[in-house]
Amino acid sequence: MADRSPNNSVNLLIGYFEKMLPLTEEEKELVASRFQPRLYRKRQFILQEGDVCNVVSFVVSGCLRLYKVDQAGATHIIQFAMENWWVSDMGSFYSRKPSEMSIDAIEDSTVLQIKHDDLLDLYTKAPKFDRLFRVLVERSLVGMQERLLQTISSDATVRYEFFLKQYPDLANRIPNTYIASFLGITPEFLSKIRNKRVLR
Amino acid sequence: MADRSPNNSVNLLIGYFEKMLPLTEEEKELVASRFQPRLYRKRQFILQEGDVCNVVSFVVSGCLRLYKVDQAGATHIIQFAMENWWVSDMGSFYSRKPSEMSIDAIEDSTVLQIKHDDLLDLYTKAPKFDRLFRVLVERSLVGMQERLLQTISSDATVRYEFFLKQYPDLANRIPNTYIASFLGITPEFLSKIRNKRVLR
DNA sequence: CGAAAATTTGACATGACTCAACTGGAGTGG
DNA sequence: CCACTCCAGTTGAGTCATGTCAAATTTTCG
Repeated sequence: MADRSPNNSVNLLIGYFEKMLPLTEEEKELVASRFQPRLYRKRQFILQEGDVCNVVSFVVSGCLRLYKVDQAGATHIIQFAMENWWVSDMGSFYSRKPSEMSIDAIEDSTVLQIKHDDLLDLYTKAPKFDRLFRVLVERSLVGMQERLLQTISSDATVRYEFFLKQYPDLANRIPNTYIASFLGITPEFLSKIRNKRVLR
Repeated sequence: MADRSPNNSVNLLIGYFEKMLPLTEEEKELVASRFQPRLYRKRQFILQEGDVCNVVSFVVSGCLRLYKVDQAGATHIIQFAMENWWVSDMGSFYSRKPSEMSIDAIEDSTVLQIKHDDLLDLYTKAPKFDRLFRVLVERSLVGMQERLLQTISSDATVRYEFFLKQYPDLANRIPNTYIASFLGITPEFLSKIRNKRVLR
């Protein structure tokens, strides 16, 4: 099993990159020098609403969520970020404007973070990362399109089944409230869907 | 006004790129040699379900839609692509697998297209395009996140108002059926929303 | 002008939300 | 180990949002 301790986590990230494109020694050193490991305890914030999002986080272990709290106080989860996922508020990160979203840890989590200026610097020093991140963002976009399609075309029952298929383990790790908030339904309604489900 | 005739449309694209990053003469020539102008008449297909998506299209004039037809025969519009927008089924384009989506022209449209292999070649010959497309895809992803958030957090009336604000002109150019299919509601229900709206 | 498509309208059915009450663990402190 | 609290989850009644279907009306376009 991969060593997910903070000390060796950068090697994990380097291995992750190299599954896409091999890196030179210099590029590996750049990654090692720019990405900082950090531990977040359950319920700690990586980003709070109103702050400018200044880092991009790569999840080594644990799970984060990116979400927005609306005027009525309801939270809407835009993304779960588990092992080997990336998370940030990209809008705030690049515009340098205060974020309307928050990111916090659902479980104790280890992440590797890169600051805004360091990432721009990384892009300039090693254009290979332009390509790596282009590909990563393209994949995210494809996933996001699929989720949007689901959301506008299927009812909540179908969306829930799809969620279980797509994140089989996550369903046991997080409260159902979060799943409801990810699917865009109330916890009560999700409970009713689950209830009907076991009858079959 | 910009010259949107097919013959000069490549200059439009080059200008578009240069608003983000200046290009060298060689890079301009690469763009001019790889992108082909093409006219689509209203209702013509750029991509049909079951085909592999082999091109990325930049819309010079007109409007395209990217959509999926579900098992029940209902169409769900994932994206409208107007002047200066990009469209393709990125999933199919990179995986080389048959697409489950379609792209067609809502109006007579002029586009600039680049083929799969030419785009990969462009990335390799001029890494600046890795960066350009990284930034473009990042912007798309931010927009997509916002739309997803809207969809899971707001009711159809709010979503429609938001649509009108975001695409003020489009609402007069396309049938309401398309707008409904973009918002994830039935045309009948959209009609009722519009009806209530004029009363105020 | 005439046919086909888009839009509207109404009656009814279903999906999904609200609110409040209840249930059942998982800590926590004595 | 027990009593307590707290929070997630469940359940039910009533309500609102949205879908379905069919018919009428308007618009578009050949």
